[in-house]
Amino acid sequence: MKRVTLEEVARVAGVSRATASRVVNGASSVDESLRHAVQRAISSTGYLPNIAARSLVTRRADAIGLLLPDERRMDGDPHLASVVSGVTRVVRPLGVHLVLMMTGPGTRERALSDLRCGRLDGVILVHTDPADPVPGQLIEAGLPVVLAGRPLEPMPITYVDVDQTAGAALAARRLKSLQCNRIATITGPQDTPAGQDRLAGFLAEVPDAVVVHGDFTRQSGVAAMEKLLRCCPDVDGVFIASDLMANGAIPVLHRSGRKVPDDVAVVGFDDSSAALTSEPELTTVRQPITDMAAEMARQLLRQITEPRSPTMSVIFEPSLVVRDSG
Amino acid sequence: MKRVTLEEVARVAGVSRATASRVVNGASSVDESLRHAVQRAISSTGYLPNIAARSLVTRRADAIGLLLPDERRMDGDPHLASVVSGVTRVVRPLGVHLVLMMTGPGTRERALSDLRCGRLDGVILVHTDPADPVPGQLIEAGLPVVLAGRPLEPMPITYVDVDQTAGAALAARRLKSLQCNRIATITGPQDTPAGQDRLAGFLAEVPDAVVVHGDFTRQSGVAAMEKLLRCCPDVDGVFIASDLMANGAIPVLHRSGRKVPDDVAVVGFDDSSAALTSEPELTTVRQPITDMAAEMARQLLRQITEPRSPTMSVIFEPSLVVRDSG
DNA sequence: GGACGGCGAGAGAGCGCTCTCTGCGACAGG
DNA sequence: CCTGTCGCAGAGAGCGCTCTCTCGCCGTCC
Repeated sequence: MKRVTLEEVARVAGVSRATASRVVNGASSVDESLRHAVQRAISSTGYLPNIAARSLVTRRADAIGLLLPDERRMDGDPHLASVVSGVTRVVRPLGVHLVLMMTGPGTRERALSDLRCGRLDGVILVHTDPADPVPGQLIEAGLPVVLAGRPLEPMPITYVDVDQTAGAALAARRLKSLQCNRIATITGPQDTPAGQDRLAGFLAEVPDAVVVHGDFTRQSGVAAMEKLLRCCPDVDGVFIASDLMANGAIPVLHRSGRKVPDDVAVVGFDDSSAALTSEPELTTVRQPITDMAAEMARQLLRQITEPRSPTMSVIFEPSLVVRDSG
Repeated sequence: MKRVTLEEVARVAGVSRATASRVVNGASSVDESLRHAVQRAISSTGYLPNIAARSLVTRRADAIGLLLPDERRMDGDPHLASVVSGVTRVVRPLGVHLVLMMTGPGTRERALSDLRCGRLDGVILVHTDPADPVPGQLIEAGLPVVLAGRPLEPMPITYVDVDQTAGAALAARRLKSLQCNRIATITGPQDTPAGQDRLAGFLAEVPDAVVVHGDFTRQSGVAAMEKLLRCCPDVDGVFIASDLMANGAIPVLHRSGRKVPDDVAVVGFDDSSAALTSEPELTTVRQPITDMAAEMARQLLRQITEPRSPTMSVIFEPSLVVRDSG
């Protein structure tokens, strides 16, 4: 069970270590016969390159980090699997590892030092707290970083997002086309870009909409809907800024004796799994999470391989998924 | 923006590289004054050890892999965040990285070679396909590995699981205490240990229960409940072997005009987020996923640090979470 | 007083790899 | 025929760290 080194491969193939290395790394200028000899030696010895040794000289870790909020904030977040899946799709064929880090005491600092000491080549930041100084430090240090979602304050950083405003407009037009007269919205938290944009996009289409605030959680969906029914009992169409909130809100409608969508049409946002567990299934605005995650990975890898490439952001178009709720 | 090396720290502190290394790694036998000098040098230079170099000589990657089934099978799986969170809790304080790998073509082989070439110190396998040869290869090679859940075939491998049988019994006794007379169960897939054990544990308590098969998915919960109502319309208590299936099954009950729990009591299994998105909220058997994940991490780390330690498995006790459905 | 033991610091040999630089042979051009 | 050029393989110098081995120093015991 001893390790096979390049040295040994070279010896078996009867070439120098340098030539063996050239073959392993697919360098062009190696004679065909030697190349074959080396390849045979590799498979006969079962050689696997030692990543640490390679990494020591190339100064690449071939690993990127995915920084997530902690479990509480991820709770019931149906995105995680999709995000991981999208990133994986891009990253795996290149042999790059995906390192997961959940926010906890000191995580972001740890990520920073992992980056600085060459253990990570770059990071993707998800659900970043606007007050968090780490993204700023990262770009200042010129380290590769991509944000999931537009930052609250404009900053010279690459991010990938869906056009939240356009998505909300999609929802608004759906409710209008359903001939709803008394239209309301339950918003997300107004200290986040997504929360702000979804409200703004909706109000642009339905300026006289009734607005009740939520914070994207199921819990807040329940509370907001109760409040809405109290202050506006004749509501017949509502845009709820996250599926999770809609999931909490719909039973409130049912308990009040209203039928969805006959009495009140409901449109959500996210097309998360919560949209399918609602009764009736939710009409919602879809964000292509997996594709967005893949794009984040691509952007990050680009930054890593071309350190001086321009920072640019990518905005995906949302689409409306029509189901039974509105 | 040049890197600081140990060499430089040593120079600044006026000691040898060896001594600086001893301080960094907390070795005991260093004079207090020198130790302080080195620590000052470290913070004044902003030194961070290069992991690749260390890893090259220690032959430890300080990284473990988490092998997951692909997105399709994870779909709506509410566990992922909890698992990651539990593993993270154990692993982070030790500076060990968590590398996520979603099953795709060649993933498991890639994981195997990552292990062999020293890029990963060990792996946690989740939702392993019973036919998968990789776990066998891993233990054969003596590589550190822990399974989430009992393997289908007994094998000398460390795993962490909840007592599925006891959990099903808990559900059974709950339904009996509710005075249900006509009791049924919707099972998980019978080619998985969890599916088998939950059925067996339930039947041990309610031998005459009506049995309808599902496969843990929401979809199958819908179908199974429809079938159940057809063949056994007077059912008044049902144990559904996953919350996700229950989530699909409850609306079927509602549509048939039955009230939950008044006409039919429902008990699920998992205490996943699906239990909260059901209407009414689900009474369910709880598995302490986060704690189990933490234990998996601990077991894996033990195997890594003590290669010849005995293989042992850990079984957690389930508990019943009583909510509104039964 | 000399030999010995123990403790703590330094020297230096790698770990396995990449990559530059050198050298050698073949070929073309003057 | 000699020099210049080019292509390709080998030699060897690190990359930054750990860890063994050696050595010097001091205290102790005979």
